[in-house]
Amino acid sequence: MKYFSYEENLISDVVLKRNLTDTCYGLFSTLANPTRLAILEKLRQGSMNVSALAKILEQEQSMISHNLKPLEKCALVYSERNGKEKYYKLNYDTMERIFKAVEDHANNFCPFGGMCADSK
Amino acid sequence: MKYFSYEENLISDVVLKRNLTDTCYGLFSTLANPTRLAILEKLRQGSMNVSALAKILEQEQSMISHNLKPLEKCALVYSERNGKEKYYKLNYDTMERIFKAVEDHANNFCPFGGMCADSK
DNA sequence: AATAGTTATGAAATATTTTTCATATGAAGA
DNA sequence: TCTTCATATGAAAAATATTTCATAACTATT
Repeated sequence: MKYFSYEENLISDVVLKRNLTDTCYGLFSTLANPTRLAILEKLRQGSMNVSALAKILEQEQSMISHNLKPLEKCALVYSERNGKEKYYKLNYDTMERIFKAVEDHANNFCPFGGMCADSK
Repeated sequence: MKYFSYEENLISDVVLKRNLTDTCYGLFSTLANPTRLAILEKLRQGSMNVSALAKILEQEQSMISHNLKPLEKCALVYSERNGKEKYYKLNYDTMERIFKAVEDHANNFCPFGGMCADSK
């Protein structure tokens, strides 16, 4: 993506308006991972610390940490430290909206068994 | 994912209720690609055939075809043949809703320049 | 400050996805 | 049916992403 400088006297609307494709790509590539989705789905039930997530999802702690990072960077989860532990909580505003949209889409368009998984 | 048979007399709700993580994974991995997002963004303006998309997005025709496939399988686009040409059109119901959710999220949470792109 | 518990990080090994190119398939007109 | 234009497909090569393991960093307690 190219940004223009002031000197060019050409403030394109790239600068003013966020580019949809780029914005979406960041979010969706973060969401396109089973571990991260499982984390998000788990956090719907309430906030949880890293090792609890690791245990419940039966994954290595480092795997959970690695995957929490992009989720937090995209602000799909927030974190809060409590002593040694760090609790992660879901960004409900965004995620419930997205989950609902996907759920509705699946109900309308994706037959059971033949869902758009393994689609590429 | 495991499905139970009738014989087991154990119709788990896996059978009745769609699994959120799996459903999302199919959709999001389809969406997590710059070419496919560009196609979707283009199709917001109206339906278009493959070679027109290829030209406008400056990509090989085979690349466009390859990428349209998962989009159609996920029902994010529909297709309609017109003679030799095949027109693809956006599933507005789903995509506008998702785009809006992402856009709002980005406006609320993602500072310009420091978006969640390259987040992993 | 030494220890124990919790989380984060780096980097190599694996695995998955994307891209490209050659070619096949399909549709329509001469 | 032969040719041309449009789209689809397969498979190898290239690019990216995930997983794993070792270990570092941080926090609280003794």
